[in-house]
Amino acid sequence: MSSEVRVRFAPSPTGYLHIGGARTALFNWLFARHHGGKFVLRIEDTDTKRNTEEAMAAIYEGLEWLGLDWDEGPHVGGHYGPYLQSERTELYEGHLKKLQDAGHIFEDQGAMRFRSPREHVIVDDIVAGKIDFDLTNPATHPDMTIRRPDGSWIFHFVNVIDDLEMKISHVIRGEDHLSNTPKHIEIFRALGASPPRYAHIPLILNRDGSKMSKRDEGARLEYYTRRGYLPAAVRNYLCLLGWSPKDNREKMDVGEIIRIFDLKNIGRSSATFDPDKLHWLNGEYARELTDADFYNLAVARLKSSGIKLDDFPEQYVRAALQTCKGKINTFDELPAYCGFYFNDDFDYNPEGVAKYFTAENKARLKAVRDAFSALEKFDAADIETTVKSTAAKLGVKAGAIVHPTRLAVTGSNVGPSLYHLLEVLAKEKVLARIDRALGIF
RNA sequence: GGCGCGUUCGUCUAGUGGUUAGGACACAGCCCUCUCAAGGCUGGUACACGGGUUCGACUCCCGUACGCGCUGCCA
Repeated sequence: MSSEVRVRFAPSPTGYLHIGGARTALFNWLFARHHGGKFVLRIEDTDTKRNTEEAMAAIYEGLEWLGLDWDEGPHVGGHYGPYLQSERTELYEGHLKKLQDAGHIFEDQGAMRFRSPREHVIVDDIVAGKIDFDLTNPATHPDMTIRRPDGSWIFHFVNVIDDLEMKISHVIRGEDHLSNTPKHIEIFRALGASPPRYAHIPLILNRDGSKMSKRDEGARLEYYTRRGYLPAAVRNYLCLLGWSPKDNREKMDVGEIIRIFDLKNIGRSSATFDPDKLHWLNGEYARELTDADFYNLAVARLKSSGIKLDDFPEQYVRAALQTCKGKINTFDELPAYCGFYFNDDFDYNPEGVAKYFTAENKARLKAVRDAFSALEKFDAADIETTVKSTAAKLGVKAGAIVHPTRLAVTGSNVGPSLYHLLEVLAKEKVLARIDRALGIF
């Protein structure tokens, strides 16, 4: 085991990257980076009909988005390529020949099958521990098919051949493969090779305890990219699913995770994906964004939601977005949160109307409107002073002015700091919006 | 059915024979406060069940239940 650490992520191109697959890739990547080894990407596209450029692109984009760079694989090459199984047929044929010559293969209705040695195989798994599999009974462990009559290859065989040829030192994969592992080991041995070390990581489940499948909305990584999640947050969250630093830390820098990552700290039981916790963690990261990063991400998000930011001066947009920083957890919340900056013709929240557009508030709204109109400088500090003095004059708390004003100017009960938001909107627009509101109650 | 794996708050987890079973998310309340967040404080909820072993079990052993995986010419 003194040789180089080489791990791989070997997805099949199904059109998207599964969140569980992403975590498997992440653990492999962390392990490689921790040990200064190599992270190999191999595409298992033996099912050529289903395999498309777009499907592979989803894998590449997903890994890149998460920041999981591969040292060997598609686009980057490497000494053990090609890295698409569809291009490795000769290799497979060569090994099949070796097995045939050694008498391990028999034909069954055109298919090639591997004859099990019928022994106990002990899998010494880094995560799962030592497990003794009894393969002596053909009734329960039939000889596996490795090649179909049409010449296409079965996963178990090509997976093993590739791991062997690519000199993979550690196979880190989902626990759904644990029961397949003894069969894989049989092939390694039949080829006179020693198998890699194995580490089977627990599966990710849904809220209801079922296995996360493609049908589930949050099962695809793409779901989170679309919803305005931050890759660092998703990556951090995925680390916490099944792995723990053991010291109560949750939000952790990726460099720190690489430093302390250890397969031995991976748990044995499956984990349920918790969207709430991811949402929280994303907020933690969002609040730490630099102003520039926040601005760029926010602009992209608003534009994709159809808001025509180009119609507004950049300084206005910048100031508007600055009032939203730290207030949202994911960027898909932003259009609803700050849309009022870019649309004069918004609706008023019905509950807010019932609560705040009352007769007595109308007088207050008028009063503060007049006070605003007399203001020469319309900045947050002056606005705050004005609101408070108006409230004092009327003998009410500031809230009695603030709430109706916010609703009148933004249409919502929640939003950025009122004083700052009014400053950004500027006096003219604020007065016009208050007038508009005054007209409806 | 067979084989394998698992089971600590609703969720993610810490815990390796003696702890008031800790943290985080979520939830509730309070504080702060121009709303909402953020932040601070407080609160409730967990060792699947039954037997052992032991002076003593969440921790070790056996069984049961439940869940998941594999059992394909899917990966």
